[in-house]
Amino acid sequence: MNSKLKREAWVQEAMSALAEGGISSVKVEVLAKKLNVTKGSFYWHFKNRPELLTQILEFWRDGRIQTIRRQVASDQPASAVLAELLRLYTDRSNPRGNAIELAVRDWARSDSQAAAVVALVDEQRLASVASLYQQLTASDDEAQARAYLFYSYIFGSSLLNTSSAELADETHLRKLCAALLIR
Amino acid sequence: MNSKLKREAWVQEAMSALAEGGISSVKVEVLAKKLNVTKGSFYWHFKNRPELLTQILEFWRDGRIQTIRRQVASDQPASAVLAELLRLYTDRSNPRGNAIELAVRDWARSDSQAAAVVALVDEQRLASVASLYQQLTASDDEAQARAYLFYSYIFGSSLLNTSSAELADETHLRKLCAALLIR
DNA sequence: CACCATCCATACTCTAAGGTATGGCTGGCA
DNA sequence: TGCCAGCCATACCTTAGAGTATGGATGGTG
Repeated sequence: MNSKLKREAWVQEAMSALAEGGISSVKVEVLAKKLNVTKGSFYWHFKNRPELLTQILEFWRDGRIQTIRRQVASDQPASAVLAELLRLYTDRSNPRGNAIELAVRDWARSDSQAAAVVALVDEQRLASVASLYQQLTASDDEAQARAYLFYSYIFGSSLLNTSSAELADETHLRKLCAALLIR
Repeated sequence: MNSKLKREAWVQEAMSALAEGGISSVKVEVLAKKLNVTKGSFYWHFKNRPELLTQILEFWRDGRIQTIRRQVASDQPASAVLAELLRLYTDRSNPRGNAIELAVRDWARSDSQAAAVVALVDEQRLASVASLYQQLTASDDEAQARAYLFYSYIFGSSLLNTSSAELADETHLRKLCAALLIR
């Protein structure tokens, strides 16, 4: 049995806990119970809890950056890629990824290590989206601004999704927003 | 000495803790130290910690609703009110209020009581902003959508502010975004 | 077969924090 | 003046969770 796999299992379980209750609910004893092992296992694979947290950040960062690369590599026209991005992030199809995103950002508000990772990912995503908008607009300035607006909308929108009911026809609303953003 | 005032002091200190470290860092022993008293005081004013948390939510809700009423009551033209709203929320002039807003929203992700309050406030804010946009657009649908975009941008933008450096000319960027949003 | 590295369980310590029980101080009022 | 209500301190109990020390199982290799 590969040792890397077990470590990975701890990280995976930690990601789930992070998604559900934020970083403060990533507790080694709780994770151990879910994995049907004891703390003894954890402290063999990890030095301590901070090491797990660092691992979480690295895992998340790498995943985000890979996703960005994949999207940039698309040969579709810019407007189609942007539309796909919107669908990917604002649809409710990926609640787990969404929750993790928000949890990490909240974590970053009180942890410099997390803040650094978030800043890095944000930079890359903004740059990536801006380069797409440059194919749709004349000035670089406007491309930057629209990228910023686009990116802000994505996370603002997921922040509003906390509420259950919301407005009547939400998908319709999102379509209109997409039309406003991609022009 | 009025008893209400002391209770209020606990709530105020709790709001500060909330702003700095989220709801999980609102701890009665920690608050007690900051107020230079002991837990004995707390458990005289409050039944338990949940009662304080409820108080926090009510305090926040009332403050937000009052702010909305004040803004709606303005006799300025819609575009001016919207611009003022943007300035109010996306400027870095109010980091505490900003932090509290994000902390409450994060709290709402794992607490139904908080979620209900956030949903209520969101409804009111969205409706308020939508009514402003109705003075700028033809269709009600578009007003709704632009309100949603506007409101999402505000919180998405504050979510991006976690990073320290960010892009070079941020105020310039925000002005461009404002121009895109208010048309 | 014997042995060692890998992996985990058990049993403990320590601290932070919520909550309770009770006693003490102090100011205003009969 | 005496007394009571309001307000808080002190001392305690309890639990969750991080971290440590150590022993036991198991499987692959010389």
